[in-house]
Amino acid sequence: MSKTAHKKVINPKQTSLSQTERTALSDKRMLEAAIKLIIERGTEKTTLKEVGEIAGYSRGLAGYRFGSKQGLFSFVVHAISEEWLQELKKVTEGKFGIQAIRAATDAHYRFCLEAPDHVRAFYILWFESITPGSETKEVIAAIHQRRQRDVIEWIHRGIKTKMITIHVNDIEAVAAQFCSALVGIVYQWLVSPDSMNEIEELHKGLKRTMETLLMPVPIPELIN
Amino acid sequence: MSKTAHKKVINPKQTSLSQTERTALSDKRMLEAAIKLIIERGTEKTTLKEVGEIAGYSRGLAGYRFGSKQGLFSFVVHAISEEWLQELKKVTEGKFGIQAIRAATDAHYRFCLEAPDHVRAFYILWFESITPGSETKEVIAAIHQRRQRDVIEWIHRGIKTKMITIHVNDIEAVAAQFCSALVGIVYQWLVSPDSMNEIEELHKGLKRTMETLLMPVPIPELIN
DNA sequence: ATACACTTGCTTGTCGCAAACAAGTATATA
DNA sequence: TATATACTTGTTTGCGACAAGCAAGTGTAT
Repeated sequence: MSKTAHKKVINPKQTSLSQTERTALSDKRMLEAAIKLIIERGTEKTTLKEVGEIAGYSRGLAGYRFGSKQGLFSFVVHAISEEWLQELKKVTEGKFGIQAIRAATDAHYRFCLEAPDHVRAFYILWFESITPGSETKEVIAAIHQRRQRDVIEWIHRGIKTKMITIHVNDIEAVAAQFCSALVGIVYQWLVSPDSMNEIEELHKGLKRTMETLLMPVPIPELIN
Repeated sequence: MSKTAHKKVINPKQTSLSQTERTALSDKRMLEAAIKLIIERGTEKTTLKEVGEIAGYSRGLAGYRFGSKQGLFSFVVHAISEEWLQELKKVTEGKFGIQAIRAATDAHYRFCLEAPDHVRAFYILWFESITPGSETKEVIAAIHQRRQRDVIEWIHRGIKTKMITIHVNDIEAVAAQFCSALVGIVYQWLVSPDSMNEIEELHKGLKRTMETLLMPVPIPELIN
């Protein structure tokens, strides 16, 4: 039955796959292995050897594929941020002003609920990227800046439609505060993972704060 | 002049010191060496060997004294947080309500200006402490909680004197937001160290936000 | 005051282990 | 079949951890 003339048909790894499919598969497996190890033991005690072996390959593959441990982590950050950006794009489609900010905050909270492993691994790497000379630093700085740019854009468009009533000078500061606050919230979560309640509250609180900051006077006619 | 009958007078290390003085000295030297290395290269590339040698001792002393690399980092965190707590105590002495929060925020900004190396090293370790199984985690979680407790206390006392006008239910959330925001600000600073301006703005913005949150109806007399 | 036993600070030697890289094997593609 | 590409295996180097040893400080009895 299974013993055919074909060389090997036992295991997906040995099934005849194109080379690109093979790398895609091993990338995916190693990504999951890396996430698992990062959230279980942290980056320090995550070894390239184990990433390869848990993924079902040899001790050397992770090092070969990603060049270095830092290279692996850059790959992980990149992969997870892609997931998030797609989600973010979906939920803020066509929105702006406070509604976009609310939607983004909600999506962020939901992402923490639904893919906690990925989010946790992502932010562990995020926080560690501040270390001097980190290779993931650039990747993460870019993500961070992009976030702020999006928020600024949302606020700008909110002002144009008079939905938002703050002075133009404060926009950057408010956007920076928003992004800082999100980082701060995830920090809280990573420190005390069990209290999902508190995280929900912090997200809600952030939404309220943003509304307070962006619409100090709830009557749109007054400014600009 | 210097050649006396005393045994050794050449070098502080060789000067006759009590044993406690000797450890205090080597602790201090290794602390500075560690801070230097942490902010220059990050914790990953900081080696116990170099900490010992840069401090003027053998390759093994840091490992012996602190037990492990994590032990060294715990020591560093503890030492710097002591500095900070003393400063904080000084500037908030006798203050409460928004004035205490303002004073704490200002002191935090000033600390970043005046001892940037220490603050940077501290927060690098702070952010890395979220890693699973970190030994510094407990130390840092304690500091974090203490911060929040202080803020809650300030707000409570502010409410008693009617300086602050929010609902009692929101106190914890507001305190958590304040602490999160501080962490977020330092994160920003570590990512882009050069723009001290932005950091100043973020601190100012935080003060304003706290005032907005705590005194929805501003009382002009109390702001100074 | 001095000599001795004991404690503590510090150094050196060694082991295990992981990252990095080079060289080799197996599998796909042309 | 020849070549490119995915993957494995062998080797080097360097660090953390620990054990053993040395030297300098400290307490106590004479």
